[in-house]
Amino acid sequence: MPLPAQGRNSRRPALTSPTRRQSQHARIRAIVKDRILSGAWPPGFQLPFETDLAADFGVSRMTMNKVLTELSRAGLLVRRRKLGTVVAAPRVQAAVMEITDIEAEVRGLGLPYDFSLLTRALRPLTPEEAAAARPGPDDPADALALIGLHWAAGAPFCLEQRLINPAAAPLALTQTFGPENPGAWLLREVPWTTALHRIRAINAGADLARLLQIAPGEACLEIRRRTESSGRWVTLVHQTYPGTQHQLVARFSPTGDHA
Amino acid sequence: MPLPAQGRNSRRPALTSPTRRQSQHARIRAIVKDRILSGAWPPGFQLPFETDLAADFGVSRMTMNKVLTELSRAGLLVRRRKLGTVVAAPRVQAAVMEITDIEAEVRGLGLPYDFSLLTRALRPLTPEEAAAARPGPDDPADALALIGLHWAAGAPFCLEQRLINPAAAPLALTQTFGPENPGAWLLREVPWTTALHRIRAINAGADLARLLQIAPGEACLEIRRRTESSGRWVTLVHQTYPGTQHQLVARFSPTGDHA
DNA sequence: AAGTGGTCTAGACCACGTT
DNA sequence: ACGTGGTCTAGACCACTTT
Repeated sequence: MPLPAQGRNSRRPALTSPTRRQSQHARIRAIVKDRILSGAWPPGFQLPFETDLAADFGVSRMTMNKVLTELSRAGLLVRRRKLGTVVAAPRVQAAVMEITDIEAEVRGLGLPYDFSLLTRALRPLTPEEAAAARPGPDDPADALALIGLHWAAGAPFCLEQRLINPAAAPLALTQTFGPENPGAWLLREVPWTTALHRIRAINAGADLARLLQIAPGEACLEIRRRTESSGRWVTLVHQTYPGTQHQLVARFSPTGDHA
Repeated sequence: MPLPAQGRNSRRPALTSPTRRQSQHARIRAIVKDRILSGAWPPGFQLPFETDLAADFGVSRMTMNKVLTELSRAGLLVRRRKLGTVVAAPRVQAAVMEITDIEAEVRGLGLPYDFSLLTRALRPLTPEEAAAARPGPDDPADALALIGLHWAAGAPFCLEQRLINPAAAPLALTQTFGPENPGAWLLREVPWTTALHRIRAINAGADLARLLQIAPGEACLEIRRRTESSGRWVTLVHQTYPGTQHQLVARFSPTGDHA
């Protein structure tokens, strides 16, 4: 006997406070999203079945399906029939600007890759660095400062100066950053980050030219990136690519181009 | 009397050919999307109401709503209660890299803007240009070639070398490109484009240094962009920004960050 | 006041992929 | 074969916005 429609709120009493402004799927989506972004549900985590989740949240399966479908479209979840729903592995920088995984970039060129760490220190942020990192009140004053070189086929490929927030990645303090470069390690350790890039052309100074084995004054591409996760700054990177060799490639479409 | 569910295909007989692989909303979404991207439904066009569209396509309102909601999320449509659904004005380069509208960029800095056209010609593509443009078989051999300068507060801001496909924008041949720069004009004329960017650092040569009023050898940021719409190449641009002054800003998040 | 999109549901069938 | 997500519907109430 199909009840003749008693309205969407039949089982949910009106909330006392007027906080109730968002829809069910918006509320549930925010909850699930937060569990993923916060790491409570790490990549690979298997979610309860759609039916169970719907029951847990007290909504119909259609509503729950809407949430999961949207998060799947957004790339946070991977859904496969019979297998169920799992948290996705973070895409490398939305596949739109592949400057995060330099090792993959170099190997994609068919070249052998290496990374060497030049310096490593735990030190306070300079005022300039603090202005760029914008640390929160409970972030420590000291940061792990690394300088390293990415190599491609024995030639310097990219100079990297990096600061890491120990509060965001405590294990970084005991990490050697040997064969695995800091960027790749961080991507595993703190997935689901947001990044702000600033890209400039600069003339190589004496020090930079020596490190990159190029002539002083040669044009270099400099990328500064601030990365945060759940509002907390994770890392601050300066990457400098020598000369005219390197180019960034980015594709954009107005649609988001899912199909 | 609510019929006890007769299945989704009750009114649609199975197609004879096994072409039927996609869902209803996927099929309808593709149709609507194509009407927008092809220009049949230009920006500002008012769509029929959700109910009518559902009837037209022979689906329930929920299914039609799903399509329209998705396209609205993707930024192709704008929906407002009571007003209806209209085709959105194309966002400036997905708001992710604001290098399309240089005028807006300059004015955003609080500076007066000007554009001056240096040369203009209708000529065949060079082999290099053709390789970059990848013209189709029915594209004309000749392209409109423009060179111009963007000015900010009386100083050169960006050198622009542009090729325009007359087949994609016929009105370009009679356009003066006076106060309005070619990029802004094209965005109006051919909305909904896809662009591939390549970004490099180069040392300014003698000619470039003279035009941009900088010292020879100074590092410049060069952006090459190929734009296409519905598979056809629309324009090919080289933009060169002088020195260390200019920086590109781009924000990325793995989620798409709709909220 | 009226009209349009926004949301929600219960139930049903379908299809894919593992078993 | 079975289980899970994928899709679809008819009907209903809600809420925003313009008239």
